Amino acid sequence: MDKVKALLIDVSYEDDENNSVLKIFVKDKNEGCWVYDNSFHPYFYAIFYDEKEIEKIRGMKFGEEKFSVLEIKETKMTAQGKKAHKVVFRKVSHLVQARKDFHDIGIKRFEYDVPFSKRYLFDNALEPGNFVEMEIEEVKTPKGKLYETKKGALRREIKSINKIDGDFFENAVVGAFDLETWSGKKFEVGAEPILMASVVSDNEKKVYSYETKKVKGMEMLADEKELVDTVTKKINEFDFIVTYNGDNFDFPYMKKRADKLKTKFLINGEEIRVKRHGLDNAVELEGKQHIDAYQIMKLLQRTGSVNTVKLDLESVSEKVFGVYKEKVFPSEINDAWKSGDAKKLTRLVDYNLKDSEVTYKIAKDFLPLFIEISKLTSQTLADTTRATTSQMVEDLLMKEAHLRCVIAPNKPHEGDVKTRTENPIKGAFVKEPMAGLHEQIAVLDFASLYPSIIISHNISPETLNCSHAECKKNVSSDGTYFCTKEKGLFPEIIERMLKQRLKLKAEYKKKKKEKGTDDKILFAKQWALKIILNSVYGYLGYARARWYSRECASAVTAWARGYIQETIKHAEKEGFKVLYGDTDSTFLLMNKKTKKEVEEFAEKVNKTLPDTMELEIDGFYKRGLFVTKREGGAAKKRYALIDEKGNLKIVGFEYVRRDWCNAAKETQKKVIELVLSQGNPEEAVKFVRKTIEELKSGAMPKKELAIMTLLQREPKDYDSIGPHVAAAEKAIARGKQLGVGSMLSFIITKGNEKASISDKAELEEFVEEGNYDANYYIENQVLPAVIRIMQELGYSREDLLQGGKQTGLSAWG
DNA sequence: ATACCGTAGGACGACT
DNA sequence: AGTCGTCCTACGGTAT
Repeated sequence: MDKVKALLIDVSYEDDENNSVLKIFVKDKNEGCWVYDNSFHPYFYAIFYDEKEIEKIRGMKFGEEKFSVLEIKETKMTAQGKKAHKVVFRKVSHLVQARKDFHDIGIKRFEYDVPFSKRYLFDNALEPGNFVEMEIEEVKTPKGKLYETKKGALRREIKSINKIDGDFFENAVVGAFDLETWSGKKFEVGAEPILMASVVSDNEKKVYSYETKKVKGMEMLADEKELVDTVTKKINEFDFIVTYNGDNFDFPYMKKRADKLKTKFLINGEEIRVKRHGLDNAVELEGKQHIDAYQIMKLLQRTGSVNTVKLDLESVSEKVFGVYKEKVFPSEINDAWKSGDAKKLTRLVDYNLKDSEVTYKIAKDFLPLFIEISKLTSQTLADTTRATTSQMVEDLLMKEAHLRCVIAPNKPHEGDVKTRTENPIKGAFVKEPMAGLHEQIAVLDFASLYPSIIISHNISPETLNCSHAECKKNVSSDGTYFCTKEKGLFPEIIERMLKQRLKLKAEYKKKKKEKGTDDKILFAKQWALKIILNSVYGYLGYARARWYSRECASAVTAWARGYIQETIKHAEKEGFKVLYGDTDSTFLLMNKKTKKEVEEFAEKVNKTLPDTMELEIDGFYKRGLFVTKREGGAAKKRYALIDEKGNLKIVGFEYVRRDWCNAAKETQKKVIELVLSQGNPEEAVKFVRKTIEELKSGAMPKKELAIMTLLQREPKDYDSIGPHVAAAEKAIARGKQLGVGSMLSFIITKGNEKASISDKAELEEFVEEGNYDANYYIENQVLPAVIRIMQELGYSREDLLQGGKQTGLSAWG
């Protein structure tokens, strides 16, 4: 028997005649292989009345195959406080049939929908991305079915398995590929040939093509078939195959072309699997991890880690890596390849290569983060990169619950999901600000407010309204109370993660300070914890969550509202004026008070708070601006601050919104800057006038006028046809492919006086330079963006306009 | 996840 | 019949 240590990469199973056999793909230094675990079988949990019922089930035959359960075992696991039995099956398909039958007989079942391979990872607390230590035996399979290994026709079987902690990312080979294809009239996956492909990995960078002219950096192949075969061979050398939108494009495309060209597109000897994943696809590979970097970017955008308007590789390259990347459009690709023009082809080769390079770089930079999430949740990297944050929390909870012998609650029925969704939970408190310009502002906020409340008040579904009389003191303003004697699942996990994160952050900082090194792994570890910690509260209120708890989620926000309101009261008692507050932050007007006094105030508050909660000082600002709403009262969630160094912080205003044109946004920013840093409204007025003049002259470039809006549904599904929908409809009529999720960039063009804004909206690409409605951009973009700011300083609309007496506005443009 | 802001469209009645 | 202002709804996007 061999002892083996190797990197855990994938987990799957295969069916033989009698059994579903679990297998994992591991890799030691050079070689990867499948190893099988015969001891692990599919199962779910059930609660039985008595032994008689169990005997009855043991004797029962299920399904068309007339199979019986493999065994029913007692466990230490509990569900709803009751001891559960494990009901074990030979095959996954048996489990699927039997879980229906169990339900029909009225037996309570649990965790019956946990996929077999996921089950294996949870039960053994294995962590993909970490090493595993195994005892392995090489055997000939009884049926004579042989499994090729390096040593011969033997199958490797696991006798024991454990994870080993460490950072082993270096042991995996990462490589990216990208295809350029011929664009036909109508797009259909695989309909047209692949013209070019690039492959970028740790070891090499290649661009392949055929038939066209050979240019520098291009490797010439005989034909498309050889291209497909070459790429197939190359990417089979990788452990992590990275694409950009390979779930929906590159992989399905390769498969289709391989079929057409009568060749094979196999990864590890197996066909790729295209699985439905919500609304789009996920491509799964055997024994390798397909990392779709586009999914990574989507997740980073959701968690607010990156903020780009579009998620195409050009925007990502520029916004995330600070490197300009040229876009080559489909028609140019066709042209370059067909013409064989050396200049055009060189540009295409470069484009194709950069696509793979950026894709590869996304993986290199962000995979450490996902590997850490993978370890925390015991999921494969491929699944982690496609998971929502709620799924991550749920996976973490299932893993941790299992270690505590707790069975997960079942997923809610659709009916419950509906009632949950229809009854939203009261959220945070936002204090109405004082409009106007303010000096010397201190901003305080609670560190990790929701997680710290969950820990402090021991908020968890099992600790809710416990039977102890003394716990009734730990009561929320909702009237719900939580046990103070036994720590709940949620607080326990969160507390551990919060402490761990602080430790990691300190370690990271120390290393940076002392050695000057930027330890990416340490950073990724704390980042992974941050993402999950920030998602726990959302999970409690997520309608599809197994551990959904309206009471818990509601208690968290109730306490949060209480704490911020108490802080505001406290500050006022100490002689501060409270300018504003939102959820966990409080803005104080210092008014002659010193920074030290603010610090002392924070200290005082902290003495009144539970140990795990902390009010921190976010910063001091020289000036701040809040504005009046159109309908009166001061606007919440919109303000601008400037610190002592002159750094501007603009929140909520048009400047930070994508659905306003650049001309308006930049003018607004300039106005804010002039007002806040120099207290110079006259200069601001001049600047506004300058922009207006430029608009009137007709010389404003169209890229300054484009308005970005996401098409959130199919055009026909809109009740109200706004400008972006109108622009989309016109573009579709011209043959442009648009649908849900398309980012639209449109311009309000010149038109007759009666036309509505929608009538004049056209996608940017169909608009000539200079064709814009100056009146619209002045009246509906620039002026609204600056007017409410200037109003706070006593300026009117007329003051902003040259001369102040404008007659026929429609004369413009 | 909830809280919040602001635009454009569209219905409606008053007025010309 | 056309125009104008008011009120409401639909919609997108942001803060935390």
